[in-house]
Amino acid sequence: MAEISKTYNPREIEDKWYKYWIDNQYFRSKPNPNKEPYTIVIPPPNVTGVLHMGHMMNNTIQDVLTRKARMEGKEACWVPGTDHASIATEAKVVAMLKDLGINKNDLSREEFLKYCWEWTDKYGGIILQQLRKLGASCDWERTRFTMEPSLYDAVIDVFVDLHNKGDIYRGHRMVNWDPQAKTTVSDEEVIMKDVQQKLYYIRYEGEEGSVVIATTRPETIMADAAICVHPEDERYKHLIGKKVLIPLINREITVIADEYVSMEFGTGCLKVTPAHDQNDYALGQKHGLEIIDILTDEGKLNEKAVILVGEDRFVARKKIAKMLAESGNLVKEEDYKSTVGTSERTGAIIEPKISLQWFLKMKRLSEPALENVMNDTIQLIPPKFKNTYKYWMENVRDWCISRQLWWGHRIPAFYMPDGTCIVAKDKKSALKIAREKYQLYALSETDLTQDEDVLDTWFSSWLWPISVFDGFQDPDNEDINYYYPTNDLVTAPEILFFWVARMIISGYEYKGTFPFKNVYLTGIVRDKQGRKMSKSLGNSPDPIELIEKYGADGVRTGMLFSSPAGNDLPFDEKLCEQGRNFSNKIWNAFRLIQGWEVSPQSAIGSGRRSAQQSAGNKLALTWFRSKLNKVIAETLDHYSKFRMSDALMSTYNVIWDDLCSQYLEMIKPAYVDGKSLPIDQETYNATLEIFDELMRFIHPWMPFISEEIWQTIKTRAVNDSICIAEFPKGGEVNESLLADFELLFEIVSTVRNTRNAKQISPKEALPLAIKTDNQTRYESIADLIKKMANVSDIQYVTEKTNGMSFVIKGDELTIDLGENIDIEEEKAALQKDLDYIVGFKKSTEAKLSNERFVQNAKPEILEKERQKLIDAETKIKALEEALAKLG
RNA sequence: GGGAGUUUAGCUCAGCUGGUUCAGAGCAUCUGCCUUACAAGCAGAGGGUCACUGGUUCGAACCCAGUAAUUCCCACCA
Repeated sequence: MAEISKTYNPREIEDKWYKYWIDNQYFRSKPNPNKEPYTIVIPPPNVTGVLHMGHMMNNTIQDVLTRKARMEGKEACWVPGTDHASIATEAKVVAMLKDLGINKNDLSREEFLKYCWEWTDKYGGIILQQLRKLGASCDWERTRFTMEPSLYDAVIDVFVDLHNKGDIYRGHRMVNWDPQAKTTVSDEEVIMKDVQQKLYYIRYEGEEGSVVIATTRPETIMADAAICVHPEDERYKHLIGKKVLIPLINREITVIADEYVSMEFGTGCLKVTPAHDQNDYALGQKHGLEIIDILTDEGKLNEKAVILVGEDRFVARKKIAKMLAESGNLVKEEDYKSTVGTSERTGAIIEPKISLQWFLKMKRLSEPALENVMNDTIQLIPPKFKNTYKYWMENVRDWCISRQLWWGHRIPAFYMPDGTCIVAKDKKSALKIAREKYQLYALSETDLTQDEDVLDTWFSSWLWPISVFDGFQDPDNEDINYYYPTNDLVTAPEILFFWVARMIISGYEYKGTFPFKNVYLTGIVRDKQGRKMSKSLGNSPDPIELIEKYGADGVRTGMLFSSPAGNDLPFDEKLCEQGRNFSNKIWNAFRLIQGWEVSPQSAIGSGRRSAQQSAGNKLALTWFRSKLNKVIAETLDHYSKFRMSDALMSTYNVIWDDLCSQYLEMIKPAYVDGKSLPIDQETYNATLEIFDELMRFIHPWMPFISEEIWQTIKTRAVNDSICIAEFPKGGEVNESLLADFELLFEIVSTVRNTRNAKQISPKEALPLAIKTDNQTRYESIADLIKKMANVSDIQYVTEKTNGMSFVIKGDELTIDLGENIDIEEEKAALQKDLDYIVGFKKSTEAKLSNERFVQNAKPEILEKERQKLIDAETKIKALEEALAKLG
């Protein structure tokens, strides 16, 4: 046996085993009718992204689930891939070009896309490489990308299909316009910020009387289409239907009435500016008002503003205020706190802007998606998310699927010279339609222009569980039939609506069934101050550095020690340290076993006497077997309920506490004359078997160290791996033996405690006397008591002997401390015990003498209480005797 | 403004049908140990009015109502 390092050294082995796994294709999956499929599709990270702590947690969970399923004999398939992430990637490319002095607007679409692809080729897949460091057991040959041809075509086909079904339409909508980036941004990329603003009170004169309105945006008065008051508002009833003049430009507008207006706020009069406010737009629609857009794409006033043309919106605001003051229309200014939307990318204040967009009708599509989550066909874990899901799905609005970007799936809509729109998968098909449907045979491809916009990123990722198996392009292929529906999805709750719900929708629409059975929602990884980890805050550790420092296994376990589903994880490097320490513990436990000299089992003719397995070793072995089986059952239960941290913790505890602290100490050969005695072959073999099983048990969490040790335990078949070894199933549990050992541990810890309190060295063996009616019970564990507690001798007595006494389970145990005895102290300790148990007995008696308790409580509870009383009485008797003996 | 969740040890969380062997775990802290696998360790210990107030019940961390703190989601009254 070669010298093994005293500490576990992950760096040396991780790359080695990962390569071994890949070379042997353990993660490769193909449809196998003889096996049950287990499938996970990865939430595709941004193609140009780098691994952050959220990915680490998320993907570790996926890997644990996948590895366990694989070991359970399922056909495990974890499909990796990346998302083109149109806005994020385009923003990065634009920024990169800017650094090179290139303006996106100076480029043609084709030129720009070329840069995007270059960028994707350069950075794409870094994140997938990083996942390998983590040990992710993805089937890398199945890696997909949302912009690759097959997936691109799927998106286009789905668009055309939904359009043909009448679910996709074009319509006006107020979008979030970023005047700096000159693009629309989605709602989720708008960050609301509290700002201190001014509320301007402005008087609009009219022949029948004037009104005063309150606004934070005086620069938009030139876009006003009406003044609105509440129909019941006595102050203004007489003005309804009358005209007033917009100050400065003297354009006439009408006073209208709508219940939307609150009488309490401001003056009770609202200026209606349909082009520049979401609610005003809705009001305008309702009342048929004119839409006057006075802003340019840069956020400057245009000709329609009549005055201050060319001024920036915020400059204009100040100037208008001043002009209004001069004209006498400004009644007053007030400080006012409100919120404004800002662009996540540029920080610019978002301008609501009317534009023509593509929409997907959601009502019909979302019905099965709502129903099947509510009836648990698809389970959300934790289930508390059902509430928010329900609310969202019941109030679902049509999905605006167009984006004013270039990087993405270009909308397959083609316009004829007269502006008529034809939706078709490509220009050729569009032309065919133009010719056949519109009889425009003279038309050629060059007469058709394609829509400039691309589709929302989610419009491709919502197809992911189907498209990764080519379920659109080849709907009846072997993969989709075998792997779909998938089993588990692991993702963040923030994208429950954007992504998860929509995948469920597309699943029912295109496959007629759910895309996955369980949705495990992770929390957010936060820093110690509770802040979300983000690049801009710089508070996120680099996962790869963590792996180098603590080992992949250490980081994996560290992240999952305490992160129940749906709960945020306040990350602390200490957790990784704990994970690393655990690796080390396992490593050293194995080193201990490796270091033992084994006595030959059969030494006939050798002249040497072979060591027999001692009764103590045999018993220890039987106990651990039972204990492990029990823990396996509990752990499997945790897994089945997706209590991942609990599953990890019970695995951690059985290794650290039951194996290392108890079992190994029990069977550890004695040390004589500076040399460890050999261990018997039988115990040695059985211990290696146990280790083998424990490595399989921990493998989903700690793939590297478990493989390393598993391979060292014995010579394995060529190309064998723990990855495909059997996950422990558990077995019989001998409860009475477990109870005996509980007694053993209690005695051992009592003796150790006493030693500690009396400052007696653990090396000094102490004699123990036991007064009991059940001597045989103690005899079976006597050897182990001696070894674990360093007891020199055990005597069974009928009268208390000299020494420190304790009552455990009604029996009296006395440790002979020789000179160290302090009668008063001992009496005090016994008295304390007695007081407690007497109080306990009293409360139990009170309960049992309560008629209503006896009548109402379940029989087993009643029985339990009666047993408690009997136990308490036994213990009291023993304690009293012990005390009496001391005088 | 609407909705949902959370509140248990210093920290992060369990506590699954209400039943004092149920007030727990891990980490942290403290005490004693370089004991012949591991100081990245060993043996121990301390620490909680289960947010607060009421109610239901023989019995409440658990069920109900209210209050407070806090988080998230949705909407965003000019």
